[in-house]
Amino acid sequence: MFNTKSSIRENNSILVLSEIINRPEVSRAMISELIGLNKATVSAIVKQLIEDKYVIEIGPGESTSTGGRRPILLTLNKKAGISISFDVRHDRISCLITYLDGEKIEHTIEEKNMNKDNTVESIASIVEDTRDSMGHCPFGIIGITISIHGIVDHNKIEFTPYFDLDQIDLVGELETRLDLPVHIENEANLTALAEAAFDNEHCSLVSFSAHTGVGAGIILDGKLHRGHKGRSGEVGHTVLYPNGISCPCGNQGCLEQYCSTTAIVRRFRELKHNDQLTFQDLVASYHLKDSDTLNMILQFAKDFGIGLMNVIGNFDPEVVYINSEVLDEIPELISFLQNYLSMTIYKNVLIRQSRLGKKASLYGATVVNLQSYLHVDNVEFSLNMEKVLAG
Amino acid sequence: MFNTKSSIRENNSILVLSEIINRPEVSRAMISELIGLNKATVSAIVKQLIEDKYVIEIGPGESTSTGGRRPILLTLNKKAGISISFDVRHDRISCLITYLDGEKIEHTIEEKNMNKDNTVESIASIVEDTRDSMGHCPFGIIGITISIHGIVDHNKIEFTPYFDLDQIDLVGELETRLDLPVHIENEANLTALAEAAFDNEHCSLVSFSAHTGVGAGIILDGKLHRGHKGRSGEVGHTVLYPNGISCPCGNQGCLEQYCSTTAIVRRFRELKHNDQLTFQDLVASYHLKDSDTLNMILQFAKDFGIGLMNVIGNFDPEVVYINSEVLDEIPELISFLQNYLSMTIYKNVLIRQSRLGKKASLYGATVVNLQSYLHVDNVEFSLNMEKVLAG
DNA sequence: ATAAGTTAGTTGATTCAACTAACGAACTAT
DNA sequence: ATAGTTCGTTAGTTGAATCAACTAACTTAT
Repeated sequence: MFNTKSSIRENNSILVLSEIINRPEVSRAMISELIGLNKATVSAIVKQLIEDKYVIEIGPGESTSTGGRRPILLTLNKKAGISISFDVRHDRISCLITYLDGEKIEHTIEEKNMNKDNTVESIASIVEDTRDSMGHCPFGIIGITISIHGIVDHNKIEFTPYFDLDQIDLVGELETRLDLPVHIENEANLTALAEAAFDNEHCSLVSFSAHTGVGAGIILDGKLHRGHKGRSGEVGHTVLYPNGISCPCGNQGCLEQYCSTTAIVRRFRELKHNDQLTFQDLVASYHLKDSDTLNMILQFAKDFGIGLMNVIGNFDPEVVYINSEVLDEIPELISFLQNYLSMTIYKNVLIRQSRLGKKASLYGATVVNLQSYLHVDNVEFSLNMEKVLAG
Repeated sequence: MFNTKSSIRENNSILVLSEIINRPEVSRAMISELIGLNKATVSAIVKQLIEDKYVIEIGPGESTSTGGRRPILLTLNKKAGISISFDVRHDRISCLITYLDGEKIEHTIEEKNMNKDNTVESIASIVEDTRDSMGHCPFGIIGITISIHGIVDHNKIEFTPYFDLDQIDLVGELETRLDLPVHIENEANLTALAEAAFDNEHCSLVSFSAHTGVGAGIILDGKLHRGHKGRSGEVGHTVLYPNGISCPCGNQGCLEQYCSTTAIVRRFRELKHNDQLTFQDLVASYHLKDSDTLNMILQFAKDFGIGLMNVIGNFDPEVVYINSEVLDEIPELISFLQNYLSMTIYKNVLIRQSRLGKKASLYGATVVNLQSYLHVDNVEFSLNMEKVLAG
């Protein structure tokens, strides 16, 4: 709904800022070329962005071979504010503090049982400590985003398995105490946002996460698709085997019972008749080329492939990023899946392994903070990939 | 990407026109209230729309109980142009000619074998006859849209089962011959557009069609979601039963082998050991309360429910419209499905039977013609429901 | 019947943002 | 030195939305 004059400026400002964020250094002239706005208009917008501390000039660039005045290079004033991300699970809380380009300031993981009584205090004290210890910067803390393993709808927790976090008004309590914008989002959705922020080539992608549960995050036209009730991509409880294994959700044969790390460990235990075996034991058994284990992994791969194909059949994305410990530990699986998909009608869909691993949702949360602060809802801008992957 | 001054006017013109299309009669003052534009701006835009023949004044309306000048009611100049829609199947071609509000001018169905050699001629001659016989109107024929049973990507047929239409450049040949805008689109997608055009309450919906094949059309935020290669919603070849019935697509256990009308007829034939039985025989057997038939239908319903749930699990729409002869003939099935879904985590999703039946894709094609002519890609405006349902 | 109040739509002045064209600054190649 | 090129700014123009004040046309109370 762009209908006023000022909204046009706002919109164009975001376009200009996106270009500055996306490229490490860029000139006014280049921006004008890239987005088709007049040089004079770009100059005016950049002037405002510099005044508002979003952008800084970093000196002259190289002139072209044909001569001419050297450009003045611009870059995001990444230290103008900081973003804080949390990932809260039943058994741990991790926190990532970054500058505006995603460069890591601090990353902490604390193993402890999280519940409705200690979560607000844990998060708020970290934020307050950060606020106290950080030097002055123009925007301060731009926002807090919390990754939740569960169903989130309109910034409200609908359901968390494994713990009771769904019983409190997490956002409300934190916003009251901290007086900062607080967002919560489903972990798979955040992982998808992170993948999208690191992939400038594709604007429609699926991020398929399989850990204790299975979920997909969906990015369509550069935007996160949450669904009507925040449940889009909750594919863990779509049915893979009608009349199959019973699932705590009440149904039978849910995908989660076949493709999660939990599921493959359970099968491994059944196979070896030993309830104490862990995922590490499974990996060890695989490396010893135990034939029963290999067969089990093959069956897992087939089920995983069907699960993947079914998601692709629904969304028809350009690329699918898979985030799973099982694939990380058993590298052949990715090419098995690529082969499987190449035999279907979805041979053109790219299947890739996530490069972000367990920190994906934290970086996704950073993206949410940025999007919210800049009032954009698409991932046209990216985090600084080198900085993030280095950290 | 709205960044010029004229685009703001263009955008606001579409907003105003959408309001005029959506409501049978509306005044300038009401439009100003509805979309928040200044009265003066609305007046200027409406003046242009009237000049360009999109809109006509239809006289004064009632003044309110508190008095005041009576409004001048506006309405879409529906007879300013006509839309032509085709539905081409291997054994029939149907054509729908309408005014701009969807009001039927003519609807014809011809049973004949369609193929790559006669399709262009069949379509072109109908269009040429229409052009010759119609009186003068400002826009003339605004466009041709053809519903295709198969995969369509970027206005190109990728694959048609049952016949060889995928071997010609249908759009190119018709555009050359007719010198009119020609569009093609997958049947399930068009059905979804039609459902969306008739449903002003929900902006995210899935239309689930099960006939010879199974497919879904997806509307997200009022826009058709086609996917990267036009295959979004091609759920007929997602897997319902791993290692299940072999499918011509090369895979096993595809949804289409369980939920299509073809599939239930095949099962009925197997059940009765009679290859000649038809869908009508099945319906008759159901009305006779044949217990084997009832059990078979129950199994069909369960499979259908799982298929439906899996699509919902991916997209999380507000409402699902089902278009299937089986449901039309066996009315209890819809409540069975509603019950089934109400026991899952998707209890809030509305499950509805399509009110459009076999003409759905033709009306969807009309929507495409309108969207294309008006340069919009959302279904913020609707067809005139009473007129369409009456026809 | 008249006056007061209300709503619809138009007009003219103003504001805002993008555009154009021209220019100075700063460079390269000859 | 000079011509050509590119970057960024400046001054003036244009298009579109806004606001305030207006006319038009109606209802209701007196």
